[in-house]
Amino acid sequence: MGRTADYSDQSCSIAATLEVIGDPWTLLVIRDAFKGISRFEQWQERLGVARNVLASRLKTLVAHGVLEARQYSARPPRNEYVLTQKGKDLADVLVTMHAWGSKHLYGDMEAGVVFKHIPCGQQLKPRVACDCCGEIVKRSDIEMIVLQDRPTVGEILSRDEAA
Amino acid sequence: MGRTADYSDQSCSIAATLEVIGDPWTLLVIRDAFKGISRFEQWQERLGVARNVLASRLKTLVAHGVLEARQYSARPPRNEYVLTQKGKDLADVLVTMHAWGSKHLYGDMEAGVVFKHIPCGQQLKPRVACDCCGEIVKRSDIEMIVLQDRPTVGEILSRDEAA
DNA sequence: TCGGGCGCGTTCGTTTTCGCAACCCACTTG
DNA sequence: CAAGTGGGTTGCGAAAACGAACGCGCCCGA
Repeated sequence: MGRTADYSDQSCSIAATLEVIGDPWTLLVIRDAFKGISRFEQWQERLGVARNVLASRLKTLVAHGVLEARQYSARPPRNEYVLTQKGKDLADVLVTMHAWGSKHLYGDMEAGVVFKHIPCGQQLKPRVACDCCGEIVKRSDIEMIVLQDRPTVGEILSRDEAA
Repeated sequence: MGRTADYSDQSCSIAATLEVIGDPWTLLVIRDAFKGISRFEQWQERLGVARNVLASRLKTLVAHGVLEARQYSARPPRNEYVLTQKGKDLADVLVTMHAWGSKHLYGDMEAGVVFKHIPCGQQLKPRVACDCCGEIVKRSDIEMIVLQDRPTVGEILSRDEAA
């Protein structure tokens, strides 16, 4: 393609998030990171993704601070990649996406990967709750508000490219 | 390739979900659908996406039952596209992605789009709760389990292409 | 009645990026 | 010292995305 597709003239944290994790394969890389995968070769084998693409994805995830490259061998230089706090916070996104696919695509059948909620021992069916009042959020309780003159995705993301 | 990238040999509802909403622009189309956008021209203008790409995205979203095409003029045939139940259920995904971007990219600054939780009147900070026991889910409470011999993404999605 | 404009796409030629396979480099092991 | 391994980089088509132009049916004003 080209996927020159950048959303950088918008001002929306959904669009910004997509700039970071919206590339093909990226979210699956992160999913496997949650499973404990941390080395190039493991991702490559499990996903079957092209090596150059994988290298590029890991690089941008590190640049955005989702993964941290940790050198475990000095010479030859060998990295492993582990989730940062920022990366671990993507769990919510994975969980809700999993729930949607599970319900609407797999028809509540169990797919090859499931989440378990350890405290209650059941398979996790996530519901979104409001942190402020603690209530479960129904869809009709949500209003989307559009504000004017907020910083664009481009402005936001150019900062951590400076690093 | 051009993104022949298909995850169809995997068995994972996250991968399956990505097959449906993982294309560039698709999630932003859905975001705008939540804002009330329902016509081709409106999406095109707001997103600046190429018209053929937009047409293709709308078509596959309809094919997957996320949007419903509703003809509002017989001649010339004119469609509008509205979210189905399946589509509306993606709200959770949008909300969690929004929260992540808001926290980690915008640094809790307000971006151009925010969600409001109507019952309590506050800006929505979503937390994931377990439907079974009602508790807020902490990251350490989640275990990812890999099962064997489950239907692949390809098998699952080929069904509603038959429609 | 003629022209222009709108709404909704489709077509066409051009870029980008992906997938694949091959290659490379620095060790390690036999 | 040859073969192997982990972690990438390089080069070549092919498939998608891009953008601009075109089509088409209708409506409106002159």
